[in-house]
Amino acid sequence: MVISRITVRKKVEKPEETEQFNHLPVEKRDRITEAFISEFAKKGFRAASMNKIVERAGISKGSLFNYFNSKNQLFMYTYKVAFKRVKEYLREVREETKDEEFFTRFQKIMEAGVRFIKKHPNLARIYYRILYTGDSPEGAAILQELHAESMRFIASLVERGVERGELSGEIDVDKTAFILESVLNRFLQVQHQNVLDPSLNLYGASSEESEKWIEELVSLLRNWMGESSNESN
Amino acid sequence: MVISRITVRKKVEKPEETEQFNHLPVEKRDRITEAFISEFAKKGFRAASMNKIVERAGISKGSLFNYFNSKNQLFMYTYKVAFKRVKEYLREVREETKDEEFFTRFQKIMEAGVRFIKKHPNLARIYYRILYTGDSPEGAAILQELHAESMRFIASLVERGVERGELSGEIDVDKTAFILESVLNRFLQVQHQNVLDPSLNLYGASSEESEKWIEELVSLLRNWMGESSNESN
DNA sequence: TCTTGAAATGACCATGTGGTCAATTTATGA
DNA sequence: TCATAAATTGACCACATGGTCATTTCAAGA
Repeated sequence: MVISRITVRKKVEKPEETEQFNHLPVEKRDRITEAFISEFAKKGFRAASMNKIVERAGISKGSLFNYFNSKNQLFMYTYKVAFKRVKEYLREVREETKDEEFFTRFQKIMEAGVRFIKKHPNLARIYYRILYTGDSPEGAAILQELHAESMRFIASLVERGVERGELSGEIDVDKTAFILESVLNRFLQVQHQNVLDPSLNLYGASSEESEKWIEELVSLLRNWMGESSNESN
Repeated sequence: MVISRITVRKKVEKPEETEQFNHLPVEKRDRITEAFISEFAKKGFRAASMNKIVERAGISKGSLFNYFNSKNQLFMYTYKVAFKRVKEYLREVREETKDEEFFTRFQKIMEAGVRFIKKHPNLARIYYRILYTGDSPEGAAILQELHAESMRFIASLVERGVERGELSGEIDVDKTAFILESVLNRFLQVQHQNVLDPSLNLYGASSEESEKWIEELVSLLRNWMGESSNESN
């Protein structure tokens, strides 16, 4: 494996906490975690401040550097936590809906996405910051991982739909997955901005309105991709 | 009009340069402009440094603060420049393609978008940073403006397609525009990340590959939205 | 209770920040 | 050439940063 530019200048830092962090009582660990997630969500990697993090966590700076070797490493750990949670959520909803009809499934995935964003606005924010700006140590590698994971997820749904005869066997899975992933991501990202600032009211911010949007978007996609495509074959 | 929180603390700063900036020779003004666009593109509003900007521009910090009253105001000016250029580009391509068939038009818009990104990577980067993170003074207002402008643009194309009989008259313009805008934005944003770092190679970074992707995406959308939809009516 | 190792602290370091302004330099017109 | 207004400078200010480490505090075990 080719050593990255980072390692040329500095020993590789794994996105891992020190064992001292794991020795902490759960309550304290959670309090510290909330503090750094919140700060990185709001400011992004570069503009976030270790001083602000320790203030909010109620610990000293020496302690924070005892638990994580550097700001760099702390952010990588934060990213890992955020991404792990996002993947778990997607995996759960995929599992829960695996026997449903493709478009019903897609609709439930969108709805689950909205719930995730409302439940974990800061994790979502970290995820979107990295996905859209690439601002992170190992940014390039992370972007590739995020895009690959996201496309694999949607492509697996499309393939399942084809298998079950709900989508045409002649469909271009890559492009179809790309379009669906675009819609899903765009919608969730916009809803996320609404959650951060309800005054934005992009495309209707209320729960009722977002549910209606989801239904209508899915209905339109069903109309385009579903029976009509089948009929024309 | 309700005074925003900003004005409670500080006089409203218009996103405008001082007259001293306009008095400068064009070459010097362009050099300074390049310096702050580059820094804001790379670092975002908060993490960008006025010290770095003046270093790159080859002027003193006092001068920069003579031309712009604050970092805040400089960024708002930068956003205005970027957004104005993006809108001009979109307006040009819309005008050039106004008599073409809807999907051909959409394809040309995607291609024009790729050209814009290659020609103005830093303007594109500023645009995407604000659009996806909201990190900007007056972030909420700007986000609403960007979303509204973007949706108006696509919706106007869809309406034109309906007028010309290229799209079904029963189409849901809002949702259709949303889906198309999602695909357009996602594709361009990914290509933009490829331009920033060709090693990413997301969905094929080369010109040939991105052209092929555009053709196939548009072909799929045509298949979904075009004749098939008409036939089913 | 005392010893010892582990955990925690926060002053310190070198460097950086946004913004100011007294002093200097430049350009223009008489 | 000289006077004057405009433009420019960069040291300075107060504050902030990431990271370090000598010192203090705490916890556990004998």
